[in-house]
Amino acid sequence: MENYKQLLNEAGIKPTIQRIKILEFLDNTKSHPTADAIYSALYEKVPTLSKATVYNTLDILRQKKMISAISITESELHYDMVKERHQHFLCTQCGKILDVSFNCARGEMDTVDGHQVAQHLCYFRGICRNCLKENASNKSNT
Amino acid sequence: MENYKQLLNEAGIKPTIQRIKILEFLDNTKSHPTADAIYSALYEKVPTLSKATVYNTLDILRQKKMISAISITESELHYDMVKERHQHFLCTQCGKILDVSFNCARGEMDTVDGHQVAQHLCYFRGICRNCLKENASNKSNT
DNA sequence: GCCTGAATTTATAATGATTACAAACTGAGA
DNA sequence: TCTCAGTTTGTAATCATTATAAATTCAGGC
Repeated sequence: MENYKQLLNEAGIKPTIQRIKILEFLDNTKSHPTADAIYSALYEKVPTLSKATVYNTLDILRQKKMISAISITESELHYDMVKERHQHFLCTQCGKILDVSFNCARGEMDTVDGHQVAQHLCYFRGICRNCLKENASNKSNT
Repeated sequence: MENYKQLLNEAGIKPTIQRIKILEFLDNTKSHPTADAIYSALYEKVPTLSKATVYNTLDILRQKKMISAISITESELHYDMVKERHQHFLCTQCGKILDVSFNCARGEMDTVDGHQVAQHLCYFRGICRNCLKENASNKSNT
């Protein structure tokens, strides 16, 4: 927890317990949770937590580029701790969002068609390898 | 209009006047309108149009892969006629969504990390060339 | 230790995009 | 003309997110 306190301090964000817990949670989960999922998960540990605080904190962390938002599902935002560069894959069967190691060949570009690029996102959709495996074994069983 | 009627027929969609108009509108606009923008634009021409019909039609057209949805703004979906392969750029200054000619080097891939890819989207954000130009000329004026 | 004020959190209300639903409408074929 | 399935419409409901204002916290000065 000290780690996250320090991280927040370094970013110039006052390290309240709510913010520390949210950052910690995001760092320790791979599921790319929504604001609501974060709220539900932390509510036990911080029973006074309010959803507004979750949204506020997520906004602040985003501004400081400590986390990023993923709009791959088209219905709500999912959040991800910013670490190594990677992209996201939405399995249209199980609904999971997975990290994929993929670097666009021109990912480091700073302009496209004369427009100045500040951010470049890649989203993939399809069937994840777990579902592929399950589908295959289910098929062979019938 | 005959064109669009035919297009819908070929896709197995009953070509009602509402569907024809929505498809026609999407084909003739470059602004990547939202459902609401489509509704507002067509309401004059088809005064009985309902927003529910717009959403229904957009869903059907998407299922048939005639149009695609863009979630780049994170707050609402924008729609685009499916034509040549291209990607989208959101100008964070003027808010416009622009087409960019960009092909990911591995854009034609069919798997990433073992996951079966059905769809691959790239989104860019930054300052568009028009805003860059305006910014430059404003700066030189002061 | 107490006071003060700014930042933060909280609960709640409001917003706005989208979806659900059921009634009204349409149009092809009997 | 009748019927029925598909379509459209208006409205209500849902749900993620944002706005707001009151309550809380807490650092710094007395």
